[in-house]
Amino acid sequence: MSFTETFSVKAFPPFNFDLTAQIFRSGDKLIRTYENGQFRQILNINDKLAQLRATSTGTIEQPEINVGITANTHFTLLDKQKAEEIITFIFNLNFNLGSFYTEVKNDSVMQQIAQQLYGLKNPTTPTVFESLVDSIVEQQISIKVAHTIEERIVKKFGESLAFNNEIYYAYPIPRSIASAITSEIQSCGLSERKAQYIQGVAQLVVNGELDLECLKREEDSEKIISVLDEIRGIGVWTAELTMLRGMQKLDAFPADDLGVRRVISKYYCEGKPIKTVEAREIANSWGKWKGLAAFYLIIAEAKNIVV
DNA sequence: AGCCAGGCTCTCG
DNA sequence: CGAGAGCATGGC
Repeated sequence: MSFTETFSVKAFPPFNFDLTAQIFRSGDKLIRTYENGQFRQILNINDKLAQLRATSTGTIEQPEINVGITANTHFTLLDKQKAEEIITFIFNLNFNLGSFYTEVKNDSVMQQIAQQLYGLKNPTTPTVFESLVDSIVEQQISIKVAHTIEERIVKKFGESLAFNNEIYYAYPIPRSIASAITSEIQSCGLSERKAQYIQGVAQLVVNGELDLECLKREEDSEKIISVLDEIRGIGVWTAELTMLRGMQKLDAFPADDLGVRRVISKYYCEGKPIKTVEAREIANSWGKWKGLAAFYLIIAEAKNIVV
């Protein structure tokens, strides 16, 4: 027996749903995907495991998303509200891209890229925990390797939901990683160190010593970095990436990031290697949207956009 | 076949 | 203190 609810959500224009959801195209279909115009993911909605589906029913200037949620139990009004909150967060629907476009209009490179990627919003993980763990996984190793490892972690520790003869997985909750045997985490392909870092973070969350969802509401980005940086296994790079992908802190700018430095070099320095300081100097002109600008550059490169 | 990849900690000197 | 080794794995 399954229960389904549908509702529609509006977004602050401009918003290009298709362009934004395409980011998820290459993912593992059993975890999260975007195909044939539909975004799908298993989510924890008020402790109920549910599949969420989203399709666009509007336009870029009048965006509207149709959302369907399905679970084995009945949904309450609160569940529907929570689902709406989550989908709004995942696609940063309430954000006004116009303020970013205005800020960078004097930067001809960024302005052209923004024009080509008009309506692209930055996807965000439903929980901060998810982006923090992923960021630790991604330390030092290549993105492709990291993604493989991340998928293994989800399938090993995430709750599953059978649906249409397939088993789908939600991102693991902190408790299931906190209570695991460390070597089980490591066996996903991590170093012993990283397995310890990840488990350590999960234990801090479970013990109530680290409230990531509360930290998300902190206004001062430097404060967030310093709190996260205290934790074993987390440096400035990991903190900034987490803030950008899990907290919608669009001013967080991971200048140490190899990929970020590469795209800045490509679009601003004719491909010659640049240092962290030089990356920061260029990023200064993007004001409080440094991180979002970096995201635009990375997507531009992936789409072979030439300016 | 190596070598390197969206870092961080720990250990030396 | 600052520099340097060590880490796991997959892709090139």
